[in-house]
Amino acid sequence: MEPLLCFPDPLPAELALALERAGYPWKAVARVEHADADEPEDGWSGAVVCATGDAQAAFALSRALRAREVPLRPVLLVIDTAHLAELELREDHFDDFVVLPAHPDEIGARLAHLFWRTGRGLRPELIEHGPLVLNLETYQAAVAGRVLDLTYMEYELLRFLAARPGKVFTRETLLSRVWGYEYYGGARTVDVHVRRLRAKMGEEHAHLIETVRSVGYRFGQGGWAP
Amino acid sequence: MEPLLCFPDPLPAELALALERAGYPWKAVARVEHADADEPEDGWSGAVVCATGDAQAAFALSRALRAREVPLRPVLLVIDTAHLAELELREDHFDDFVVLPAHPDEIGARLAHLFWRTGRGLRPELIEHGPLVLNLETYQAAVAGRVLDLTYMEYELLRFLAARPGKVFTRETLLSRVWGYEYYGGARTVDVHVRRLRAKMGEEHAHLIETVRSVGYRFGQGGWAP
DNA sequence: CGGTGTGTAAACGGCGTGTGAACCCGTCAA
DNA sequence: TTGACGGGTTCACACGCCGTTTACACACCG
Repeated sequence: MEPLLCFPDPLPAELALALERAGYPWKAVARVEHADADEPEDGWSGAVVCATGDAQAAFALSRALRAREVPLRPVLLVIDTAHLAELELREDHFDDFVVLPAHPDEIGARLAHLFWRTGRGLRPELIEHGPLVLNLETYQAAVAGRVLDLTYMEYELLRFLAARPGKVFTRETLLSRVWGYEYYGGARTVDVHVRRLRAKMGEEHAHLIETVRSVGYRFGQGGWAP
Repeated sequence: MEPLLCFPDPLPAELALALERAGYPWKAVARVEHADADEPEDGWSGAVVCATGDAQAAFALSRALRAREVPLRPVLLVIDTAHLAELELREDHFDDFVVLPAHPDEIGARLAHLFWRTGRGLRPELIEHGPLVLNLETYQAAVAGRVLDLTYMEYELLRFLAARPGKVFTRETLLSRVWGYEYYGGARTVDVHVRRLRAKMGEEHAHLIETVRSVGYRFGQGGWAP
């Protein structure tokens, strides 16, 4: 079995112990960039990302793993209770999570369940809303059957919005969750990317992304969600 | 939202608290057979099966739920560390599990992640009073099922009033709390916005915002049962 | 060096918003 | 009964915010 990608290096003893005990091979990386550099020839079998230390880096890593051409699965996020709220709006960056402190066997059980699930291919790889279809595997988007030639950031933005149809997001939220850094000057950046997306979707589907004046943007005219 | 099927009855206090806190409606059943008998017309939205008591019955229930013609999803299994090993070979009977004791928010986070995975999204945050429904996520308002096209300030004002039904607010208070600045000239501003709101709600629902002469405005009538 | 992807600056335009004034209506005193 | 008065409602209009749009600068990669 290929090793699990683990972060950070050194791995907290509690985690290392649990992995040994469950019998999973693993390899810890100290920095986000090493996830690619240290990757074995046959790839990682999955990832265990621990956010109890540098949460910022951990979230960045899990996001990067899912932004790959073929997203890495499964990703198990390790957090403490203080970070429970951070999970919101990051649902697509991990497949399961575990809250420390935890019984070593719990981590083993979660990994077992994850591998069982991914083996069955239970994961939905499509996001479909109205005429829009996003293929999470191939990184492609299509509207009314026509494939869109989206750039990286355009795809990321569209995927984020379409994964939560109806919900309104401020530019600040989009900047921090899609771009991944804190608000840092240009809120106009979001506007321009929305405009480019609308242009590529075509006149007749531009309304799929709606403007909520003085607030932000949302995907889909929220046909009333009760 | 349809209630979650919960087992057993009564539910452990720790679980009941977590469900309330996360805002999920739920209904506990005492025996396995009741899962069918007590099922609401629109079905269960999922299940939370607790195995800390009668583990035998709990596992039987989760298996029965998945053996249905249309298997019930998601199923969240609640266990203690003693039952971790029992999960093996039961992988297909549940979608996720939680080990007690756990932080109440962990249970909420797991449910949120499960509902996101199964494509139903989170339950929207709603303010509901009589015929009026405010969706805080989509920035939408509806009266008697009809969606209102409100502007930003109209929505903010209505949300402020509807969040505290029955309570009367002076124009000065509204200006400072909704608009955010100190009283600074125009109290007429509030009147005009109230009028626009009443107009958009329609003749038959205009009374939802009441005028309290010489004082201010309030949402809903004072004679309301809290 | 050309091409593409991405972020920033600036001009434009629509409409949300605040304001003043006219209108309406209940209350109260003469 | 009537006129004055206080306060709420309604209307119309102009200002300015905010999103759109266009153009450009820069980084990255072949």
